[in-house]
Amino acid sequence: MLSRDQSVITIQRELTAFARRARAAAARMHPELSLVSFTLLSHLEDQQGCRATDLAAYYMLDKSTISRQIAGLEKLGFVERISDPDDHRIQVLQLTAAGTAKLAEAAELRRQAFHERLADWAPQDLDRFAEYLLRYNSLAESGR
Amino acid sequence: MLSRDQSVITIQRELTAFARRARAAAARMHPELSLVSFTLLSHLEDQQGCRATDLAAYYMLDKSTISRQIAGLEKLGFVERISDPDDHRIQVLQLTAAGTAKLAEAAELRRQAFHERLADWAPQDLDRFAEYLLRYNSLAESGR
DNA sequence: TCGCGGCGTTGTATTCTACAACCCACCCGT
DNA sequence: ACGGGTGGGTTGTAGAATACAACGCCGCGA
Repeated sequence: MLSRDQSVITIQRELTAFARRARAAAARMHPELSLVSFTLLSHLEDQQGCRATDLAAYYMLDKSTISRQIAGLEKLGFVERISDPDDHRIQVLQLTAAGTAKLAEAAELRRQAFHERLADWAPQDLDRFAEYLLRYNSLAESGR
Repeated sequence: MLSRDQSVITIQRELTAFARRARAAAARMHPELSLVSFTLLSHLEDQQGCRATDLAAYYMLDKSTISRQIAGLEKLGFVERISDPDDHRIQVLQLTAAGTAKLAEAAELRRQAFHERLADWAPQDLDRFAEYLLRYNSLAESGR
């Protein structure tokens, strides 16, 4: 077994390598939906709609970046803005039917790619890997 | 236990979420060394030097992107080019002493952050997590 | 009512990246 | 040995992503 330190270094290195590739991989898989756009749409689907500020905080992006990304997604017809009747400052962002469909399409492509890469993994290993990632990310969210 | 499909979906989602944050996280941790620069320097250290083309292939970046990144790192004094005497087309890229030091500094910051996040993991889990990531990435490299 | 704070947009500059065109050096077949 | 082909690298150009700052708008509390 690796030492604790060795394990941490490996985890750091391999996660970083993955991150470095993710952008280009997403671009090749579904050129219409960048990695950022994809994650924003996913978040909207998970959360059943949210504000731009929430997206900015969650993904550590500037609000201006989100504003422009959302503007692009709106122009594509994937997102719609719903003004909060109680507070006119707030716009709730929601997926349109087209956005939902597009997201499903991209997600399916990604899912297939992952399935292929993980084809020869034992079910138990997949399960544990998923569990570890969940655990890691949940820590990353709450902290820092 | 999760179904095979559920596990894959979770792995895809969590890896993607990590990737989306990695860039900004790196920028906050060590503003001088972007995520790309950091990974390039790391690769040079691991490989004890390599060609620009190798970096481009490994990280799925265009050779022009690598060329400019390396130019920047060279201007900063972190990388040097060594012409291959046998084949004049080839430049072997190597870390300088300053590059090694800078990389160590950034790596230490990252290592600390990861250690904190993984502080309460059992050694066995760390070991397995590291192993899974290695396995996943090695597949990603060879294929596609 | 006035001012402060939260939400979002717009102006501006920088950086990253891809694609294409190009140069130079090696290689191989004739 | 020469001429095309190939591989490695750089440069021109354009587009996208992003940050920071300034602003407008609205609501809320003193």
